[in-house]
Amino acid sequence: MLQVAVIREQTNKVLEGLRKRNFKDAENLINLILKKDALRKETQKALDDRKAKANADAKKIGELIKAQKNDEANALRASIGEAKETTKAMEASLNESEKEVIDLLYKIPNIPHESVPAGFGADDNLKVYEHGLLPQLSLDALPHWELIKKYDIIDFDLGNKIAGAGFPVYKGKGAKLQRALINFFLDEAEKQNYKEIQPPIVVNEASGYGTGQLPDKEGQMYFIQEDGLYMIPTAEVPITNLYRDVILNEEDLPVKNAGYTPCFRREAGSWGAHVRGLNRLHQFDKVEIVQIRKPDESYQALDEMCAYVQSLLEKLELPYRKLLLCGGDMGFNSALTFDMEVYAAAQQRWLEVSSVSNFETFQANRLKLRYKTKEGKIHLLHTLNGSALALPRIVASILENNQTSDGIKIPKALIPYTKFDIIN
RNA sequence: GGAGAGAUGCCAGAGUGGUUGAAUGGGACGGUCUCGAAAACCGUUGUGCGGGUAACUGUACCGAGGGUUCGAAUCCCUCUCUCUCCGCCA
Repeated sequence: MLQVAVIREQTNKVLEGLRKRNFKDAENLINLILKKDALRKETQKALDDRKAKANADAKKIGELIKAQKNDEANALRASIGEAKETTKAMEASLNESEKEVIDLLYKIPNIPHESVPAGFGADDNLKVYEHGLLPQLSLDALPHWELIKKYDIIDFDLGNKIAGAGFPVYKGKGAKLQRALINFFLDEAEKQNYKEIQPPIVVNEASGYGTGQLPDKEGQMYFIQEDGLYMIPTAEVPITNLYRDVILNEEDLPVKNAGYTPCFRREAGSWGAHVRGLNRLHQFDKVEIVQIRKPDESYQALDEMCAYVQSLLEKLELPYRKLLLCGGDMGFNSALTFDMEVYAAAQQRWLEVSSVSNFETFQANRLKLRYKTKEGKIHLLHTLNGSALALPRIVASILENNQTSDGIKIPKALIPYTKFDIIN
């Protein structure tokens, strides 16, 4: 959520940013917010004045009663009666104004960083880096959804039987590979001074609002009606919400957390072509890294996080490319996002395995996540997060890229974790 | 699931209707003292939204939301959470 003050003081910059996102009707919405907020201020000023008088009167009545001047006290008391109704009405209208402003603010996406290219969709994203040679497979190479059957390591039919489509069952070496990847990613994160966090995989409504899943994106999350809990779509949600309503001391920064969780996504409406096998699931595993930074350090942190994610892909010997997302393809909350895509050689497709973003103050403003400087000043912080990494598509490319006539070779870096070097 | 108790500032903990944003203690920070430290003593120790260049100032906030009252941390209602005991149980 943007700050009203930013919209008020940098209106043109905000409008320009929204244009880059191809955000429709920005001007009207922004003007409406400014108008509603001006009304809010005006109402508050009038209400505060009124309350100041009421407080003074109440004090006076107390003093009069103490001084045994009951007649005067009663006279004053009688004069107040009608004013209360008006005050109550003003309070209601203030509440309404505040709510209207917030509801409008929820509709405005984050302002893109100046380096974000204009564009409408995935085709306009900018490839900023590519690493590794694309494997040349033999003609009889199989896509991963065939390989998992051939070696009996992941079973979609069984998942379908006990849960539904998009909930695979990992078996034998398939299960061990999952566990190996999770441990590998967590160990690597620890080497980079990320603190390991194991959060709940359900969150309450306030947390959904904190990181921006709510309102509007509730359709993407599984919801447990009985208890009002949402199953997390990513560890970003619980780990970032740890810092909701928190004022950190400057010396506590930076915060670097990493956590493994399963992630749950309803993916309503996005089912169709190109989602075979592991390409898109309702439940998948992911290690997420989250950083909380002072504003002047956040872009340096974003670079560090990208470099770290890239180092993981290099250790896994997967060819990848790094994309700078264009305004039209960026997430609602993000100011700047890099996607990492690995190449799945049998499908001959690039698969997104990581998305690394700087949200600047957009989440922090909702979360009320701030820090106090040594001088005692309070400022919003910047939040960042990235996948490091999401498992299924990594598994898909390992399976496809490393298939040989003898079986599937495990990347060297993973063997200490899998304790086998081939799936056959 | 049943019964009871509770929720106050960074922490502990007073406060049952009237200048209480909140006693007291601890912690932290600053100062005096000291070669330095400890001890002792003195001081500081909110957040949001307004107004003001600023000093400062108005208002709200004692789990959340309502209500009673001229006036609520204090009384009433609803909700949430925590603790204790019992039951169940990985």
